Amino acid sequence: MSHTSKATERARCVVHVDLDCFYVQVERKMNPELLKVPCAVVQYNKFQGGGIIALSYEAKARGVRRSMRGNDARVVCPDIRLVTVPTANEKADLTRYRNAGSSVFEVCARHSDLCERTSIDEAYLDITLQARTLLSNMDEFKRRLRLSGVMIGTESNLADSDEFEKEIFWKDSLQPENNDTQDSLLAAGSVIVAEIRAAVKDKTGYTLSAGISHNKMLSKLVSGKNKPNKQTVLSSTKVEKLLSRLPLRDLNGFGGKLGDKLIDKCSIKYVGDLKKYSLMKLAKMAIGSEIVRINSATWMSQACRGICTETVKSRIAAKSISCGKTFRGPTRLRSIDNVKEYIDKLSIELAERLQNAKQKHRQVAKLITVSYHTGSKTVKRKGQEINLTGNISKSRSCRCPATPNAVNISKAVMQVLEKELDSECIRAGVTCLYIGASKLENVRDEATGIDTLLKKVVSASTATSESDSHLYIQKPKQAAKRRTGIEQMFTRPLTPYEPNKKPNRSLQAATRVSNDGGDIQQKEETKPTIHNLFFRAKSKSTKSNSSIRIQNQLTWNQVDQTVFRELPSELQKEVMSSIRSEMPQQATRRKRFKWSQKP
DNA sequence: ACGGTTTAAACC
DNA sequence: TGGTTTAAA
Ligand SMILES: Nc1ccn([C@H]2C[C@H](O)[C@@H](COP(=O)(O)OP(=O)(O)OP(=O)(O)O)O2)c(=O)n1
Ligand SMILES: [Mg+2]
Repeated sequence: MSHTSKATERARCVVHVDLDCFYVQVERKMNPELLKVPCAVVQYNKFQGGGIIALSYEAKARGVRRSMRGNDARVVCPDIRLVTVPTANEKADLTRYRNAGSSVFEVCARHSDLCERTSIDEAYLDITLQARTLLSNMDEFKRRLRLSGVMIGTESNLADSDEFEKEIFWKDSLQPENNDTQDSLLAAGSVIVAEIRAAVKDKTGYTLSAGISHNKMLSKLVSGKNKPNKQTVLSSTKVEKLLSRLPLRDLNGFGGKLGDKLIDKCSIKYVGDLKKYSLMKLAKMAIGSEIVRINSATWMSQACRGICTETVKSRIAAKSISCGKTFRGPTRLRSIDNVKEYIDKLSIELAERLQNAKQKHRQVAKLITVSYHTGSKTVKRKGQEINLTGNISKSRSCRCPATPNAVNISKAVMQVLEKELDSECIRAGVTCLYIGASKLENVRDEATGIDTLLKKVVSASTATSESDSHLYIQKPKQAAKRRTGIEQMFTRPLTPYEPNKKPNRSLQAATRVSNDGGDIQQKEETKPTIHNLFFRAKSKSTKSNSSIRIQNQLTWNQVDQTVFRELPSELQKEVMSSIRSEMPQQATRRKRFKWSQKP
């Protein structure tokens, strides 16, 4: 890497992964009869065959679409198989799909430095360091390139795409031999992504598609271009041309009212057209002339040039948990008792999912929110009448009970609801009910938490003190020897890369001024690492007298393997990164961490 | 009466 | 802040 430009050195490899017809795949795994035949997942099949929320590619080819009624799908595709979403507490229950998604992203997280789940079936990965590392060893790169089946500098894996995509996304854009190009990073990334996809298929049975580029926006833009079960790379050299003919609505964030307004008020057709507006103009449009939301002119200004600086975070667990149900027409709820009946049901589901969040992610909710729609017609205030026909939505929140079981949640919710609901609800009826838990905080919990699980670790390091005296915080050594397997995963290549490092205070202030809200301010929530949790607890009993010395440093042999294996991969990484001195021995943990290679 | 259930974030 | 709206899967 001696002739590289600054831009090339800084380039990231960011991946967007998206499961193919996801709910359908989940159902097919449970019932292989459904493989290779047109099928769809519906919820509530009582009315017109239910509403389709996911469909197989066979069904899509026959003209079936999402949001169609099951009965309508049968008109265009008489042999379609319809599977109904499970029901619990008199509502659709998506648990099986959530869990299936989690299993996939657990695998992704194990195989990438950063994995940020953004929906039930999508995530971003940052594999910059892994790609750099692979690129630093050409023999290794070539070997894995062959195994992965990724084609470089040809169009053969674009058999299904049209001319436009061929030209834009591939052609001769990847030339790994030329190190002074961002394309080589993407070439290496493509190999790694192929390996990750193979690992996901191997461990879960699911196929996914992926987009590989230098930022979130671009990888997301192309992840679906060759679905299903294909990955697509977008070279920086193709971005300008691509955006110049990309319909504005097709870019993430412009698919709604914002896009519509830009299109008909500013006669903008393509993303690239936005470039003709100065940042100042965009700001004025955003604020002054009714172009609502996304105040961030900066964001638009950068997006239309293919720039997106938002980093990939490390998070698989959801930040909030909610559930709800709609009650149409005659079924709308018309009494407090009727509302309570369903709040009770929703509370059962919410309580279960909160329990799960606590066990799996150490998350505890601080806030409960209840919201509802009402068909209220007359709202008069100061002589003005508002909203004659439309549904009004309201929401109220309250503190989450310390023991968030179904009974307590329901109690808390009804308490805030009773205050205001009754007159309105009887008059017009409640057409939707939702409850949710948010402000999920990470906590340590004796009964279910990590402390108990890591018992062996605690006892082992409590027993030692003298024998561990050689353990200090150290800068990771520049590896003189070649690292393999798990070691390689944690090796930091030469060019520093810390995308989520938070700037110090003064720098932060400066950034805020110039940044203008376009990219996300992450107030990192002082996330307690396993390391911190453990040693914070220790330091209360054992007063530390040295600030640089790490007491009771973990070593691999002190970690209970059976416990470790059950930890979410995020936590596995925390444990691993707190282990400096001793790396695991060959056989066992190699299995969990190594690059998945086709057998 | 008929696209429902969910998550995340910006906005005020 | 809490409450509302937008955008997305
Ligand atoms: N309006 C929507 C969109 C999606 N989903 C659910 C069902 C999908 O299976 C899953 C993932 O959404 P995608 O948009 O990724 O669609 P699919 O995964 O089904 O198909 P694709 O192969 O296009 O990704 O989320 C939903 O319930 N309601
Ligand atoms: Mg999908």
